[in-house]
Amino acid sequence: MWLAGMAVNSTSQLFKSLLVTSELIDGQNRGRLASSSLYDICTRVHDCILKSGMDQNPYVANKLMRVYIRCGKVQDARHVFDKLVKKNVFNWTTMIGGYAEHGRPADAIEVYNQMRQEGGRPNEVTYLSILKACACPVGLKWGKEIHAHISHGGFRSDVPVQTALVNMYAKSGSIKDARLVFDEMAERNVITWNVMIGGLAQHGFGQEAFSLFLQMQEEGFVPDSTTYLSILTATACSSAGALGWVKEVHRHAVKAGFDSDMRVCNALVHVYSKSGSVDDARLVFEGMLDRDVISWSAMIGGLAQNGCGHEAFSLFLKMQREGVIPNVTTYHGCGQEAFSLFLRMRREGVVPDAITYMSILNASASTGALGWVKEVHRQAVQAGLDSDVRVGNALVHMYCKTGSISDARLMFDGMVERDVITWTAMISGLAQNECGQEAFSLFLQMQREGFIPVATTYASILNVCTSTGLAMVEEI
DNA sequence: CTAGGGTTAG
Repeated sequence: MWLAGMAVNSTSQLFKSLLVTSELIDGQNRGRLASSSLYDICTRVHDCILKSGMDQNPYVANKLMRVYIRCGKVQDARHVFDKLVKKNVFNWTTMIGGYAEHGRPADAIEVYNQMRQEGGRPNEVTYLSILKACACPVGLKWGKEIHAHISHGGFRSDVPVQTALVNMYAKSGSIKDARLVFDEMAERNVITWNVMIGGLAQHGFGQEAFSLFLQMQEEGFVPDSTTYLSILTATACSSAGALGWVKEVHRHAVKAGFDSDMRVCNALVHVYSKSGSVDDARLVFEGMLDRDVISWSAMIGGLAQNGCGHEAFSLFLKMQREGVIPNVTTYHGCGQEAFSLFLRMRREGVVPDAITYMSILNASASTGALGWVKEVHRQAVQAGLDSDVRVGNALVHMYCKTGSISDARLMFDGMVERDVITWTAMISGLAQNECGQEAFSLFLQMQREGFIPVATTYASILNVCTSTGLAMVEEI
């Protein structure tokens, strides 16, 4: 702020402003200023740089580019970059890194290729940046080319570059190539192990990730919190038989003192729920000293998915009493909680137990589940999360499940964004509530609007057809 | 002087 009003007209002041600005963004002050005011400062400093002609100084230009990138203004950085007549390796690398940070592999590759055409020599940092940009499915074809450049360019024994290669292959879906590079490495560090373990975990190879977790320790490496966060992912732990090694990883984490690490505990809560042990999840959750919205959401979602609807809802209320504000994920978890609860009610029939159950959820036994749904809905609106398509879907589904088809339709009609799940939820809700005609016209409408029905959509609409005659079946 | 590999909920 003070910078914005400051007279910046001498070269030394210019440098000072630029450095202060970049420190503001890079250093510990980050976040204390709104990015809009940082951007404002940056453009003012930029103006002065242009007036003094310092924009052709590669060092100054690089600082300026960094600040723009940190403000999220990659296009402005690109403008500075393009105007720069003589670019050094820092400028090229910064530009590539900027695109990498903002998930723009095609632009990063364009700059990288331009660099090579103009005779620029990428160094290890350039490779780290371009590999980061290519660490996504669309980046694989480019990533392979860069792999060849790296092998020819003499970076075969550079641990960070090779680690970045492993990461690139893992993130772009080619886990086999990732493992190949990993196995070929003569030297590795903790990050290398974390990348490989995380890659296997993300691809659902939990058992393999776990054996690497043991192997790294045999080789003298000490797992850090990232190791635990990498291995304890839902995809790695939801397969049958995962619970055994998850508990083993948990024991290691406790022994190493990571049981006081909130993020590790969050991952444990989630993963225990996913591997079917809600009791272990609850134990971890209860033992936590600090909890954030992720902790609460993980626990609520875990309870919900394991048929502990009542507990999930009371935890949802408790979370808010403790001042933690639910986000989209929390509501999503609640939606699932409601589903499983109501599905369970249906399975069990209307037994007094279920009504008693609902009366705990809601003060009024007569409104039962619907009141509960409305309460969640009200809070979602209050939080401004009802416009989220996932929350909307959950609410449509919940209203249908509680038999309030009019509320479901109201929700459905009011949604600004719908996906195939929205349509299917509404159609099956109508179908199950004997509104076959309405379900069918919605089925036609969804296709007019360009949505392609999925198997569940057909299942719902075919159910309608069996009860209302065959005329519709022919149309389908 | 400047660029920098890995990170939990859905």
